[in-house]
Amino acid sequence: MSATPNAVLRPTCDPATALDARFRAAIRAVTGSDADPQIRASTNAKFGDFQVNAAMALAKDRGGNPRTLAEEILKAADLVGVAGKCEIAGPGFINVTLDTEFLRDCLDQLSHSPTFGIPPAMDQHAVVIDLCGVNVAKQMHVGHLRATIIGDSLARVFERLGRKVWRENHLGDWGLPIAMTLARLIREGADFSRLTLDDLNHTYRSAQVETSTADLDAAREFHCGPHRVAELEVQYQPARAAMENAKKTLLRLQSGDPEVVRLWERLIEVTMEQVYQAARTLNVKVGPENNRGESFFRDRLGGVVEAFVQSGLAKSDKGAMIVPFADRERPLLIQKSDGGFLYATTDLAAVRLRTHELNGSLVVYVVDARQRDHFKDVFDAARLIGWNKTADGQESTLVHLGFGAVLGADKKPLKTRSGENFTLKDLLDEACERGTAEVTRRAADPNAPTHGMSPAELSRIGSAVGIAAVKYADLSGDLTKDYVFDLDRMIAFEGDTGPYLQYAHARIASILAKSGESAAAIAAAPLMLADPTEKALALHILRYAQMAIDVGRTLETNRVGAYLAQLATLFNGFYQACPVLKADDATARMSRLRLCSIARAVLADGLSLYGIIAPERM
RNA sequence: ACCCCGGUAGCUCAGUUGGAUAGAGCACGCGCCUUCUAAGCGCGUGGUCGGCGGUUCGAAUCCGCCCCGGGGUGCCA
Repeated sequence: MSATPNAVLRPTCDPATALDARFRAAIRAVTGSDADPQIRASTNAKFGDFQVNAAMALAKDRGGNPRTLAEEILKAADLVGVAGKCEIAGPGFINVTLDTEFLRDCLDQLSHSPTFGIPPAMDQHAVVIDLCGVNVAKQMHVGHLRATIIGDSLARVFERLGRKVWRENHLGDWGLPIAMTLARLIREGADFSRLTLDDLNHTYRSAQVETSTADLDAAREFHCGPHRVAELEVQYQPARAAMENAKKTLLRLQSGDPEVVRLWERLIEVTMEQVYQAARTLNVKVGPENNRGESFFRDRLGGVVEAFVQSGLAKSDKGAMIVPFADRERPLLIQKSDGGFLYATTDLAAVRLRTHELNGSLVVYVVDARQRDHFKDVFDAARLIGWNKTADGQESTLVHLGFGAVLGADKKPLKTRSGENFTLKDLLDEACERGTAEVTRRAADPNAPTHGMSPAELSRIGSAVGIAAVKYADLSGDLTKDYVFDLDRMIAFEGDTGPYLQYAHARIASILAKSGESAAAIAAAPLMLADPTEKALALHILRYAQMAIDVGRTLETNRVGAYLAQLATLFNGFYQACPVLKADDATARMSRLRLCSIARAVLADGLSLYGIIAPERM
């Protein structure tokens, strides 16, 4: 495959693709330059279906009247079989109304495309997505919700775009904190076969507290009198002992002591069970096969430092090893003065694996926005040493997708470190319960499609609805911004929510089921698109591929939500205006059924990009 | 002190990378279920796009200076 460097991925059956080609040729004929025609969907139906915006900018560059230039471009454009009426408007817009026949052909093509018009990926390299990022022996909190569902959603988008995707769960499964927890459990004689995550979580925090010498360190830092320091030394004797013990345990773990390693593995097992459980509930593709945590890289850390030293990029400073940068004061610390490694060292080893070994030309880190500086440093260091290259030497793009915090009603972060009252599990349980309650309540209506379903079925649908509410609220906003977690708003099932989209989907599915027509018969029916609402729906459906491509380019998952909300709204408009099952004649009925079928497929596929399940009935 | 990210309707947020009259949802007011699911649809009220200046045919969007909020800044991750 020989993709030119500036080649642009274009949807195969989007009318905009054809218009782009035709107007690009026209512009070349008139001006001699290969300029972007700036094809845009019209903002208003009275301006036609599309507008060409290039004339204004071109006229500015060349000097001359933009309206005159627009006339020339339009005259030079070969629009046979593509556009009908075209008009020059305003300062130099070219308003284009699509040829109805052409619009039908485009939709027909899309309906037969397994990818909804998304062309095969030009880049054969992998996309690597760092997601979830749980810590061993710690409860998952709402921050992990974002890292998990955003990462999974992006992974799904890239899979839809035909890319090879690696979901990497970079577990915090190594180092002193884990050893501290392990040491304390061993000392307490804990029964490892019966450990729960709650046990681990408590032990983790107790271990943190019992080894803390914060007051003593502070006393030294602020140069308190020797008397005070000595006093604190005595007071912190137990803390020092506990820390000594933890360090010994760490050493045993690092040297591969079979007994300690076995217990450590048990710790991971207990921790990960919650992750897999949460993943199942969230409909997120994260499992054991995605685990590649800090411990995986432990044997590579020495090599990382060595590579930086040998290439002259690292130097010793105050006993530590640092990588300085030309444009800023702050260096990247890759080895502590005591010889230990840091998370930057692990991240550098991971970058190298992800580009060189996993062959990622795009590596996305879905991690809390507060770590922005950290990743800037790591990425710059990786570029300095040339680790931002795939196996075959193509440059890799390293991106930190820093998402905002999830806030409580008080606008303060929902934290669990000390609060312990808002775990991810609590959140998911509540969402599923609320969803099930809503679905069950509506099922009581004898006319409801869900009437008479078993509690298990209602619970399955209700959970899907509750989870959709939470996921849609998260993914449909600007990822970089903080947001207030308000389950009442998310699960309101009215307006711009996940359940609204599911409801639209269920209604379409219901029509199709009641029609009694076979899928094959529907797929073969000729499309009419006579009503304005049908045409508007068709035009929007045809933009699906471009939307997916744009999400791949910008990593802005909110574009999916905006697209789907618009799709659902347009469908509801069509549903309101056009009877399907009771259409005036058989041709119209079949045409509308086919439009329903296409809309349903696109809506379901779009929801799948969020990992949202679209029930047939609700 | 420096760096980063935000500031758009009463509330929660969009805004297709500089395009036509800044859009949704909630809330509020009115209308629509003997008719394919009313978790829906239509109409209405609601704006100094944080402020001031600049760039140009055209700015919420780009540039500069301020104001406010949040986050980060060498041996934790």
